[in-house]
Formats: sequence, C-alpha cells, structure tokens
Amino acid sequence: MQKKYTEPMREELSSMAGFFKVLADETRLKILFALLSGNKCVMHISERVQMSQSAVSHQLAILKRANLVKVARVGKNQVYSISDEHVRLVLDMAELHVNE
Amino acid sequence: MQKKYTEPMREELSSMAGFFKVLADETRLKILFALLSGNKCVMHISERVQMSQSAVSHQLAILKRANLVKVARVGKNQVYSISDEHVRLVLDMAELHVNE
DNA sequence: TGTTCATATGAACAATTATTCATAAGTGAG
DNA sequence: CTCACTTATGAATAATTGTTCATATGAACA
Repeated sequence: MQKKYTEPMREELSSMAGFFKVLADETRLKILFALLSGNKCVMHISERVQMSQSAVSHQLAILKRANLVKVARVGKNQVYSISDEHVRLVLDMAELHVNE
Repeated sequence: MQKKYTEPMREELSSMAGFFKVLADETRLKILFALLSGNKCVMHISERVQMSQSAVSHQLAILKRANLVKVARVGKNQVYSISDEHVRLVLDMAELHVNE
C-alpha cells in the first residue's frame, strides 16, 4: 500500500518553508526547549537561554506568529507556553534525526 | 507517563537548526517532492521545478550534504533519490501542520 | 583524442534575517 | 498620578544565503 505523493500547491509549499524557517534558528529552538520544561515569562526565558531580553522578545514574537507558542498575562508578566503537542512531536523527530 | 525534556547540548541544537534550515527553502522542498514521486536526473528535476540547472545543482548539493538525498551515476546522468523514509515522515508532518 | 552531453562549482549580487541599542508601551503598587 | 518593573518595537548593522552567469569537470562515444 504505497502512499501517492501529490505535489503540494505553491502556497502550501511556501507555508511549509515558512514553518521550517521558524524552527531553523538556535535561539528559537532553545526557547522552545526551555518552554517544553515548563511555562515561563520573558525574563525567565532570557536567563535560561542566555540572551538579551530584547532578542528573546523578538524571537518570541516570531514563534507566536507561527503558532508555536502562546502567551497569557499573569500580573506584570507575559507567560509563554508551547501552543500544542504538535510542537513536541516535530522537535522529537528532529532530535532523532540528528542523532542518526 | 510524562516524557522528561532534557535540554539538547549546544552541538545538538546546532545540528537541529541546520536540519530545519535545509528544509526551509521552497526550491529544496519542490525538489524533495519531485523525488518523492520517483528518482530523477538533474535535468529532469530542473524542468519539473522550473529552475535553472545551476540553481538545482547547487540545492541538490545542499540536500546531499544533509543526507536528505543520495545520488548514483547512470550513464551520463546523476540520478538523485530520497535517501530514506525519514524524509517522507518529516514532510508529511509539516504538510499536516500547515493545513492546521 | 576530440567532441558533446550532463552536472558541478566559484564569484558576485540581492535579499533576508538575527542581534543590539534606544526607547516606547502597558501593568501594578503606593 | 507617578514610579518601578516587564515586555515590545523600530532602526541600524552584520551575517547568511539563493540565484545567476560563466566556466570547469567528467563521462560516453565516434
């Protein structure tokens, strides 16, 4: 039972490339892994990944636009979290791949 | 039974980002989908994805370095093919993701 | 060997993008 | 309202990268 591979439409290809682009950055991966071990505010993430608050905020905006993370305000803080289980799957798979 | 998420080492993170970087380009995705429907030589791929021979060759080199495709000479032609089933899985997953 | 076909490669250019710096915006406490 | 704290944002810069053009490499065959 062989799956038939129909070519994705141009727009779908563009979305797929965009999806991978978001994951193709070390800082964003670090942020995602940090969030996999629990929800965190920006400052907390910033310390964890050892990057400036501004850099982290910029990257969080990108992750949010891509629906990989979501955010909720708690008091003064914006608490970020992984948006769904899908993200875990993709990262697991990539981790497997790079370890042969 | 919750999986524990240990943070990947710096080198592993770099590999993961690299892996996603390779997939983060429309031309390379087109090439991969073209190859999913059968092995092809460079010229053939070039027609299929509507890009110059040179551009395709450059991108094939990148895909090969990343072990996403492999190549075998057949007469005058270099015939490229998807290197393993893993690639299909990743593309399937990304396609699912972008279609919500 | 010389010619042709198929592919690879190097340099150059344009476009994209991650980080930094400075500063704005929003919230809660007093 | 004002201050302190947290986060977001815009501009600028540096670095990365995809394509094109020109050319090199390499195989097959007369």
